[in-house]
Amino acid sequence: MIDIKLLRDDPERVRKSQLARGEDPDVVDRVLELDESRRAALSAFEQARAEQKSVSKQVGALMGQAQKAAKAGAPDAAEQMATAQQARTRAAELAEQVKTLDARSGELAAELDRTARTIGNVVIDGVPTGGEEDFTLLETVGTPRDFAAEGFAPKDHLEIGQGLGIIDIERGAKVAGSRFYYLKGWGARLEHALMGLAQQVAVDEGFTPLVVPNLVKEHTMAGAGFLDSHADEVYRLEADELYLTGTSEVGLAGYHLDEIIDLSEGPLRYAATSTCYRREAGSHGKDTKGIFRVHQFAKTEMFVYCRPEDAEAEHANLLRIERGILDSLEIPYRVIDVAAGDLGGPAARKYDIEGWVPSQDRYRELTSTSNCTTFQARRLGIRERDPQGQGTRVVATLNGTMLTSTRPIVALLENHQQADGTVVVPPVLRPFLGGVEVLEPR
RNA sequence: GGAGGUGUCGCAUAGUGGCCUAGUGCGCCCGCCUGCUAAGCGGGUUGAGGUUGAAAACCUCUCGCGGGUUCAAAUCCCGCCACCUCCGCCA
Repeated sequence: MIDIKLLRDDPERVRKSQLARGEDPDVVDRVLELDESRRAALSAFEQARAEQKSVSKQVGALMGQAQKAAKAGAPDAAEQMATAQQARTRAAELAEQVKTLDARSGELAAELDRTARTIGNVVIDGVPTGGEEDFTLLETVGTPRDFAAEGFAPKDHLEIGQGLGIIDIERGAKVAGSRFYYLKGWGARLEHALMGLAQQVAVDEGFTPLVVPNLVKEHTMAGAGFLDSHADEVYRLEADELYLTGTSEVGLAGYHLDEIIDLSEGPLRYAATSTCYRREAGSHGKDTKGIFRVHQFAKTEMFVYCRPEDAEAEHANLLRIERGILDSLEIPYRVIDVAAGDLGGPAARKYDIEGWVPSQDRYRELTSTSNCTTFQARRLGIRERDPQGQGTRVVATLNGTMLTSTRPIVALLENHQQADGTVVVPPVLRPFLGGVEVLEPR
């Protein structure tokens, strides 16, 4: 949710952001108009309400007096009662007005909210303008292997995985349909090892591990920003009005829902591993081979709550951690600054780390980290006591992928394959795999 | 799944239609007093929004959430949610 005050104070900045995203800048003016109407309607309601309350209070007093007078047989008792009745009639009229004015201001508030929600987060200066192809390449790390020089043609991950007997696509499809799979033996253990490594690094980096709900209410899902433009990516459980989360980011963002948190000791950093569910509705026919793009995978996610002024530093920290992991897995990768048009609604900036996939002869997204500034937290009602002055202010949130299961498995198998079909396990993973150094065909 | 109960300010509690502008205690913050500490005394202490250049001040909303009745709702009615107790079932 965009900050309506920012929109009032500096609409030009929001228009620019909309343009950078390739979205409609005029929505800013519609929001401003709605905001003005809403405030006018609210004022009218509040004024009428104040009067109603004061008249209503008089009614009580006048009725009391009139009754007392009647009891005492005062000569003006009837007159007093008439006055009280008059006030009561007036209060009833006002109550009617208040109801109408309240409804009007409520309608305008709802419409304002609906319209404002279509605006994405204001992108940070420096984020490249444009769509998917317009990213800025920040750095390339490592060198893809020259398989020709080594004298063999690299196989793709599926071929390798099937050779090792660790990936089973056919049975996945039989049981659950396309884009489902079984991991077996070392395959299953690879997933556990990757999540184990991720948890290890998370704890070493000072993140608090959390086990989170993977089914959440609509309010949480919407608050985290997953029902805006990508609503059809999400599995919904109709009978229970719950949503299956596509990332533990949802549970992590919801953790402090509607809370005032204490950031005086520094940012709150959490990490959670979960199974992630994605419909992949918009990607029919894309990446259909193997386990590169699937409906279900494991992921360990980092999540940070911090003060807005610390958000960029935290973002850099998340990127550093993600890079360290891929360094240790010895996968060549590059880091890109994702273009505004390719950002999700809540993100003000996003860095993707793309790992080298030999069979595709290109870099593909392995991990990602987003700075959502105050956008997500505003909608989720997550605030802190204002460090200077009174009241509260909205905090900033960031998230980053520590590791997922499937894509890193693809990258590991392909990058570390040998001519004889075996796969060398990078040293960092060996402790999580019972010390094994090479995966061999059975 | 069945039966019953509870939900009020950070915590505990009072409050069965108008004197609630939600009281009291604890905790916390500021000050006074005081060799030091404690006690005592005085004041402050939910959050959101609006009018305003800002502040001050004022107003509206906020007693789990959403509706309703009423001139008037923490209080009455309806629906929902969460938690607790017991029974049943179950990993």
